[in-house]
Amino acid sequence: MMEEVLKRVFRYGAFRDGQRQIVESVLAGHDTVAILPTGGGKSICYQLPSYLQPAGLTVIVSPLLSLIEDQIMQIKRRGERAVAKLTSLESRDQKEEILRHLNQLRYLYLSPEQLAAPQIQQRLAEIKINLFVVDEAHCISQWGHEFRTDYAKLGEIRQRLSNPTCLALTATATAQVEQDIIRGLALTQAKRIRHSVNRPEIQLIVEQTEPSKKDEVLSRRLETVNRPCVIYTTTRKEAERIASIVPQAAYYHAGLEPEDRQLIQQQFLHDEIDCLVCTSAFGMGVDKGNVRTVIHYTMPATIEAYMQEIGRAGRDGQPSTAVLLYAPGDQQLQQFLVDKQYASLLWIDQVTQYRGRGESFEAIEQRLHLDPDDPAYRLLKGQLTEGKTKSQIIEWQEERKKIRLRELMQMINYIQNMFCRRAFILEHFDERPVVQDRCCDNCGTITMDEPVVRTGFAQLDWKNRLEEVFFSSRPSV
DNA sequence: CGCCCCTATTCTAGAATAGGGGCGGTGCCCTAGT
Repeated sequence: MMEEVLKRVFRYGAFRDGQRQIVESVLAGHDTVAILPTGGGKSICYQLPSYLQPAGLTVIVSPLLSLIEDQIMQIKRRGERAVAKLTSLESRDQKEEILRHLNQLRYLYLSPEQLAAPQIQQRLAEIKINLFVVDEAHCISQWGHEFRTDYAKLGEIRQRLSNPTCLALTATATAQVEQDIIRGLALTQAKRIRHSVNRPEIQLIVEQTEPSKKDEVLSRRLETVNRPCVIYTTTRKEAERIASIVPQAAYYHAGLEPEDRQLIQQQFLHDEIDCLVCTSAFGMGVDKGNVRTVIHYTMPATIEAYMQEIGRAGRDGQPSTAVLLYAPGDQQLQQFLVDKQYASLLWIDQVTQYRGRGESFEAIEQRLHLDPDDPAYRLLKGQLTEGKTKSQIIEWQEERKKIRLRELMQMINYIQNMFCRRAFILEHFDERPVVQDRCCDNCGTITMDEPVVRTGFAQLDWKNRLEEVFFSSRPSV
């Protein structure tokens, strides 16, 4: 039965690891949290059950508009037309049209922000929802607390929609993140289906250096690793700078125009660019099999994020390499970025004071010259709106900072750990260590990539290369 | 907090250094003023 649908609708001959188990769990009506490696065919898991159930809607909460577009395109391409989305890109009329015909739809995609709107909840409450899906569910843990707080409301909303069966999907989750997901979605008896987060095809390397030697170390690395290659940096400026000194590289970050972002991502996807220098903005939903190398010029804030980012290598299963460059002090910027997310004690003090006198937020913003778009201020505003007191907010912030600094410390521990790096990561995800070839630099089982033949620019030594860059400003995109 | 860039001050009167200030990630969302 399931196989028949898989073949007829999706044109696949067989299930991949874990897919069948997830579909069965969902069909049996179990709330399910599934950890499936990237490229493991997650969309089948929530798209297939619909064909084996009586009429009803599958609601999919997705973090990025581009991801929603991609998914809908794929669904339409296989001939299914009963699919729609609710995002800021739809006009009022279009939305009304979709909401009027919900019962004729098979799939509805939306952002957590749209789902937070009461009008949309009301309309969804009137129809039968077969399955409530949260794609990239680690966002609940990663973004739900501070950055996109509508992610934290999903549980309450789901319950208001008559508690439909829920499926949360992600590629990586520590016990802590899984707990955040289960709590965030208000799941009581969640069935947990875990595939190992290990990616045996990726060998793990950390290279420690001095801050002033980083460019040199990067350049030497680039001569021995294969492409396509992704280089992660923390700041936009650094992404642009490195793209300007690495031959054949382009940069990608959230400061680019949406059209440029899409263009560059497409070019990278189609092998027209073979080195992409980017911030954490790049990666989610990127389906490219042949990425051979992921280099971190600076470290990410958590091991979780690190796994997500290096996981973009080797999705075709071929040998790949992850290199993390570290110089003492690198963690300072990450530490700053954590702090920056929360309101200062001064702000909290002033804003609560004026609120206590009955002033509107608008008036307070003017008075204190606060930017209403500042994420830290918006977080504070949201918490005050929820009725939290000053001391509750301060206490919560301190707790959150502590958790996040602990995560950052674990990232440092990974870097300074003298034993097997893979074992360290697997332990972090509550998994047993494995023994394998091409493991990590500490195991001493690293293999060099085939030397890549380079011409011209790339063969110059580092000083010459800097001069070259200095005297010929070449656009990097 | 540490960096990078700009300006001001210095004695080497034009290049070197010290000090001040701004900057630093991730994405939804129809804001409000042309």
